[in-house]
Amino acid sequence: MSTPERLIESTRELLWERGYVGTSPKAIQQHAGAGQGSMYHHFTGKPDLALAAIRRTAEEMRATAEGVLSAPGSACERIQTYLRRERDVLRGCPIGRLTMDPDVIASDELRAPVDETLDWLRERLAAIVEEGKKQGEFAPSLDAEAIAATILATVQGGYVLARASGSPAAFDAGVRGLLSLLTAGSPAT
Amino acid sequence: MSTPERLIESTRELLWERGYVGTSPKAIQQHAGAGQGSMYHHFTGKPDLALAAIRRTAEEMRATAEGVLSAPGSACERIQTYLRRERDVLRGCPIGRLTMDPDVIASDELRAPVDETLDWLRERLAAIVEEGKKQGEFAPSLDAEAIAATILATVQGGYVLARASGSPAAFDAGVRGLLSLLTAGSPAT
DNA sequence: GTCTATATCAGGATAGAC
DNA sequence: GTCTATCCTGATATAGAC
Repeated sequence: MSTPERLIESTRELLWERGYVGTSPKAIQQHAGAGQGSMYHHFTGKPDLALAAIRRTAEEMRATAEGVLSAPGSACERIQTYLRRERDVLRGCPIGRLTMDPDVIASDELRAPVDETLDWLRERLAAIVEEGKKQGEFAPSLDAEAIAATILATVQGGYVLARASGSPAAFDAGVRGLLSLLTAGSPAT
Repeated sequence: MSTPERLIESTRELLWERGYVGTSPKAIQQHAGAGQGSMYHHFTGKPDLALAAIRRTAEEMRATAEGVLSAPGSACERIQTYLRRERDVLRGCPIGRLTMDPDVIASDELRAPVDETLDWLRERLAAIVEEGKKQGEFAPSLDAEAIAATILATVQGGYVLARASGSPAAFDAGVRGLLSLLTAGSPAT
């Protein structure tokens, strides 16, 4: 792997684990096996490198989600697959965790990929819920946009509960509860 | 206010805004208007002070929640009040945000108050859902523990979505979606 | 109890040699 | 492109005077 490549991948790892504030250029260099000068040759500084890393993580997350959400199956099934897909629960969401980083939120440039990714996911989920309503899987009275926000929030909040308790159980419980609510109201299962 | 008191309150503010990793002793001292020596006289160091601050925030959050959840009204009404209570959405949850702090998660002592608070909230909500089931407000098939996790996760995740977009709208949408699901399945409204 | 001095290491970056 | 030297500030304390 090229040096810039290793720097980006290392930054992605460290941002996931320690956040933006908790990630130093020195730590990135050591993790990437690159020298000081090397890093500043390829990137203008920490924000520049972080931006590249965040963008790539955002793209990857989008691709993964799209893979699950565009699979064959009913709307309800796809949402279930999305919610139950394998996750590294205790590590948290590499995109969602950035919203707790003051420096990321303070920078429009760094926040943009985070915002866009979560926003895209919300719209994608809303479209699927809408589709489910048309197919009679969900009650017509449901507000697809609101349900999409609930689904995404349950996932993001599930990470919080899991990390607090040091166990993925709370994440799973939250998902289970949501799915029971989603399928209980179904006119037809 | 006494100096230790000002130090604790300042630490609470800064932890909420910048997290543990992003909060330095110097910043705390300046915010509190206290000198270096003063801080180290009253506390052994940053972790000690942070522990005091986190414990107090946890207690406060618990008291606030208990105030809402033990108010008169049906189970469903109390959950609604809890979800819709006024919040500083864009600031996020002062307890939940700590779960994204690597140093907090790495320390059993610092994580304990966070874990206990969220756990207590989950049990408290579960008891109310259970109560609602007995009163016929919720379907008997619901798993109270799971629903409680879903409720709490929706709130915690709502903060994430709101901060990402820079607007409380997503938080409100998530809550709205959850409430529509919770009340849709009710045998009796 | 509070202040000032001092210490050490890390954060974040620039400059110039190779 | 990469390395080393150097810079300045901040993070996190300890020591001892007042």
